[in-house]
Amino acid sequence: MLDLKLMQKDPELVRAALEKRGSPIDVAEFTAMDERRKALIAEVETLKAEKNRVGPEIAKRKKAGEDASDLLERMGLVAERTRRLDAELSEVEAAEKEWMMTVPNMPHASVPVGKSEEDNPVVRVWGEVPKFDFQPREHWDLGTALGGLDFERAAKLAGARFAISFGWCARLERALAQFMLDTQTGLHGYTEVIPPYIVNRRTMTGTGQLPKFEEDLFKLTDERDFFLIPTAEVPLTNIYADEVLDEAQLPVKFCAFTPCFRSEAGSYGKDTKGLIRLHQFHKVEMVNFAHPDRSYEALEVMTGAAEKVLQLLELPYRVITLCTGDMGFGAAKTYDIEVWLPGQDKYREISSCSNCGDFQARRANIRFQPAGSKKTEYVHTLNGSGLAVGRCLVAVIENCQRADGAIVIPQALRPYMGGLEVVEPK
RNA sequence: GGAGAGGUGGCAGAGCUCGGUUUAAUGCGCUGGUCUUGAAAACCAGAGGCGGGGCAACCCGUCCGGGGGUUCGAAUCCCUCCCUCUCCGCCA
Repeated sequence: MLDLKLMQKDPELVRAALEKRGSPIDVAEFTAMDERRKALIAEVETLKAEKNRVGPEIAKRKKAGEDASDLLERMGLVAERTRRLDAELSEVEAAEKEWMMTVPNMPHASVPVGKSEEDNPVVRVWGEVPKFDFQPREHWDLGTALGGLDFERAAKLAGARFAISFGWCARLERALAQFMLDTQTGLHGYTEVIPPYIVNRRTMTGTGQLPKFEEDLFKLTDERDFFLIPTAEVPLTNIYADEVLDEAQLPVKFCAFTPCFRSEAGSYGKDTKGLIRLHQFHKVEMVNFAHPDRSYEALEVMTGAAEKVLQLLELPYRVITLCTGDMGFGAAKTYDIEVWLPGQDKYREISSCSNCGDFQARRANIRFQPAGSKKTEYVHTLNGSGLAVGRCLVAVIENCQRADGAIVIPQALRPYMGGLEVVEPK
């Protein structure tokens, strides 16, 4: 959520910032609501102040056995009017809050202005794109041929956009997950967390999935307001909801390996084959709670932590900055890491690292107390994939394939694979 | 799933029976001060969040788990939801 004060003080600045990301807002609509709210508050509070003054007088008279019917009659009218105005005030407040909650974050000044993914500049490229003396195959083809992947039976069990892994492939996915967790906890100082995979509405609202994107989520309709997490960013970021951290605690760095569930409504026809876009996938997620002065620095470091995994696996990739028009709802700045996929002959997203500034912290009410200060401030929250496990599995299969259809396990993963070096065709 | 108890300010904990000098007692902790070589102790004073108004010192409203209701007036009465604890049952 944006700062209400800023919205009141300089709505034009907010409007201009959001225009850059293609999210127009109606300033007049907001101003009308805000002014109506203030007018109602002024009137309601005048009435309540009178109530508070007269109340003790009624009590005093009753105690003394005196008649108070004149005051009672008058206060009856005041109460009636207060009820009506209070009801209207609640409506206006709810509408204004809802309005604020559906406004996306403002892009940071350093974010390049652009309309779509076409306009995302490449920041750096790492590794050599491998040259094959044969036609490289796609992962669903290779994986299925080696008996590791089965999409048909997955469709029987659950439907489209699901997969089953068997044997070496299941183990490889587990190895990747463990390798990523070990890297983030061992090399980069992250604390490993196992959070709930099901969360409530409040939590989904804190990170920005709700109220605007409910159709992207899986909801447990028979239960209370329960949702399956679309990313561990949601439970990890909300861990400190409604809490005040000590300045000395910052930065707090959590990572978690979790399943992620996405309805993929609206992505019909996109990536219908393979592991790229599933309803259920695994991801290692990193979340930082950072001091506002150091959050953009932290974003660079976090992106580097995600890159490190690909470097150790020797998978070529590039980093791009999302332009203003391509950023997610809560982000102020985002780097995407795209890994090279020979089967598809292109780079595909494998990680997204964002600084959300105080946008989520304000929604979830996550603050810190600067040393020696009585006041609290909102922390800055960052999140990034470190990495998407399923897509990394795709990258390993496609980049490490041999002409005979075998897959050569990357050196770094072999200890996690019981020493296995090559997955041989039968 | 069954039965019972409870959610009050940073923490502990009264108030709820009988709604109105409670602007939520008291203790601890916290901040400033006095005293002291320093610290402790003692004593004095102060202190919250959110919102509205004012140039300002300030003033007002609101907050006793969330929401709703009764009433001139609710921490207190009623309804509802959530959470915690104890006992029983079941269970990886």
